[in-house]
Amino acid sequence: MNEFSPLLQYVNRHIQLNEQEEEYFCSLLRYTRLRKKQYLIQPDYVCKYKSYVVKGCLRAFITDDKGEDYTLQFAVEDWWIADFGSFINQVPATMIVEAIEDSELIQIDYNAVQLLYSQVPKFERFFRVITERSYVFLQKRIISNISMTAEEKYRDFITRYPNIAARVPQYTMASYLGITTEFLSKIRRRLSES
Amino acid sequence: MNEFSPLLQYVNRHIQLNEQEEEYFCSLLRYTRLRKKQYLIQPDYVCKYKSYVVKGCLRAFITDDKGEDYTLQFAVEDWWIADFGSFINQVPATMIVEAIEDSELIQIDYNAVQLLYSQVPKFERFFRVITERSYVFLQKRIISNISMTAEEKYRDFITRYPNIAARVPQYTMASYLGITTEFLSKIRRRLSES
DNA sequence: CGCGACGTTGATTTGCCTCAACGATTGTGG
DNA sequence: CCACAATCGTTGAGGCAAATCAACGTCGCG
Repeated sequence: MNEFSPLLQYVNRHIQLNEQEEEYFCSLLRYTRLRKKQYLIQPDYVCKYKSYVVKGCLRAFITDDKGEDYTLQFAVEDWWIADFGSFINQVPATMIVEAIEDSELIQIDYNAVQLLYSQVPKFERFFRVITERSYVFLQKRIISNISMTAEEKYRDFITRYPNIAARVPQYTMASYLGITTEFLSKIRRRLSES
Repeated sequence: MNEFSPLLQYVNRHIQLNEQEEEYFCSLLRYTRLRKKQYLIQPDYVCKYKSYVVKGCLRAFITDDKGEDYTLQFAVEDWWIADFGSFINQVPATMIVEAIEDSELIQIDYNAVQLLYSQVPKFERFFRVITERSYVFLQKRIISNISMTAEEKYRDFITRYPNIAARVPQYTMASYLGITTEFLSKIRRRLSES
């Protein structure tokens, strides 16, 4: 029982680790705290860590030349977050990952993950399975992006992720859905009036 | 040297197989031909196979109640295609996968993949790496979905995938970009006039 | 207390869709 | 091998969903 136990439980839902493997795994982890509005990842820095959220809420987004931002992902308890493109190729990040609330994370760095793969190959399976799910998740998001109206996307989001919808600022939700905050506000009024 | 060698080469770019492993792998594969317009996957049937494209061109799409279709993916030589959500959970498919050209595929079924994971764990790594890349690919697509105008998405698509753009019917490209075929046609005119 | 971040509201504009009609191209059966 | 139908792409008129712009309320925090 230690500070890494939330992640150990999560891992054990997918693969079985013996005590020795658990210890080894834990030796590769680190615990990080982040205050609201702090950045976990910034553009041009290589994303060194995959982070598992123990507590709190974060978002990954990019900004364009006009200063608009587009959020790619929210992460709350029991989710992973990273600039995945930057992480897997160890190239400079393009995303910002920012804490929406004070948050606590368990992190594993790139080299540790490679070590883990060679020392405890079960982790190949673990991350394969997780990534496969995330892939399917993104496919669904693409479908809603191209097939739904703004109102439908919003309704879909709040019914699918009520806990996230309740915790994040409205403008981040708008930037996740790909609409303006003004329009989201109008949608919300329309829905509350009916 | 056999009909599976294109896939073996592809696999060998990621992991090293000895002769015995190659043989075992090949014993799990099958070669399939598909004529233009034929379906590889249909809704309500479980997607049994992952298919590697040796030759040809296919698309995965869904249709909504209004008969609109939304294409999720194109696949040409050296790509994989499946209804991934259906495949990994072995639940009924929601997608249609259709041959755009006469095509040749190398397929591996779900049970074979599970066997492969247990007999040759290197394949865990292989599919992990591939899936990670696909994930990053989808993330980029989401960004263009929510950040670009139709014209920008179109230009982006034809510069990134000129070979695909040249091979697929316009209406499939429109349904990939999330716009109507009429509007795509107008964009094309606009671009050719300037 | 006052400023900045966040959300709301209304007026106006625009990107894209809808609908309808019409070429062009393909392919298929007689 | 032609004829005709189906499939695919184009064009234009009109309409709507969502963006833009601008102004204002409100809340939380330094």
